Amino acid sequence: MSALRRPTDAELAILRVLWAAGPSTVREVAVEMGRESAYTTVLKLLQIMADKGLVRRDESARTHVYRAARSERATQRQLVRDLADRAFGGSAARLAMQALAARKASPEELAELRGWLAEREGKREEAR
Amino acid sequence: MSALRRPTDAELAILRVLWAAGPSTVREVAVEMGRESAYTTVLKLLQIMADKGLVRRDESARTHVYRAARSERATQRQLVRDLADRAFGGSAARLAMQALAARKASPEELAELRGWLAEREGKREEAR
DNA sequence: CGAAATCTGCGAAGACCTTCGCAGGTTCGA
DNA sequence: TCGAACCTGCGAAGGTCTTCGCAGATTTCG
Repeated sequence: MSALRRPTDAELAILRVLWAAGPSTVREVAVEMGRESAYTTVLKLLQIMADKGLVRRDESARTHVYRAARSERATQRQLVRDLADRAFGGSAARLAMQALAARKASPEELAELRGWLAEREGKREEAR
Repeated sequence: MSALRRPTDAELAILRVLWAAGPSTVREVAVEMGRESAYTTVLKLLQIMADKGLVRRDESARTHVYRAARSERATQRQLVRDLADRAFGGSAARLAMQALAARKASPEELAELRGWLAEREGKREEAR
């Protein structure tokens, strides 16, 4: 039973693997992460993450299978909200603008963003 | 001389004060942060931050004066880039969209964002 | 069968992070 | 003047994070 904290760097790296590959064994995750960290390191992390509730463990088979407890989407939101609070006075919009300024976005992404804003605009019109 | 790391939570809290108030003494920062942390805690943090290069220290007077070494803007960019890499596959645009989805933006902010995108569009036209 | 491979849990080391008390020196004010 | 107030540096405690070796149990395979 632990408070809601944001995942640490190492935890996030593991979550990324789980989101991409789906439920996985320790070995699968370890292999996917390359030879950067030893098998037991990944195991330990996953055990800790299970305690924290970041991942669920299926122990029905001898070789346990882990899966992310929260979706990538939800975790991203949490992280974004957290960063907005810590460094942008709580303003997600300012965070968004800094994000776009900080790194070039592809034309596709910009188009998607415009579409998103346009839709948003539409909803505001509707709401009148 | 230490590598470029992102500021920790406590460090960021102090940087926020320095950005808002400008160069300040330890006491000024401590007061501004309320009674949450003891004077010596703030002092220690500032000393560590000076070592790390996060703040500059003016020791000409007996009571030292600290100021942020990097602008709020630059730090925000760094943090955003870091988060994009760790949780958004490096895509700042996806981070931006999650940010807007994660927390309601004020109409003003949305307008500003649209303006920003429009300007961006203009530049792309120009570049042809 | 029996050695090799594989798995989990345990414990510990080392690197931060954050907190703060205390000591020793300087400045201020009654 | 001289005690109170204030300043900095020191060091240490307690927490988290990340790493990994080792032990013991189970499975695999030649």
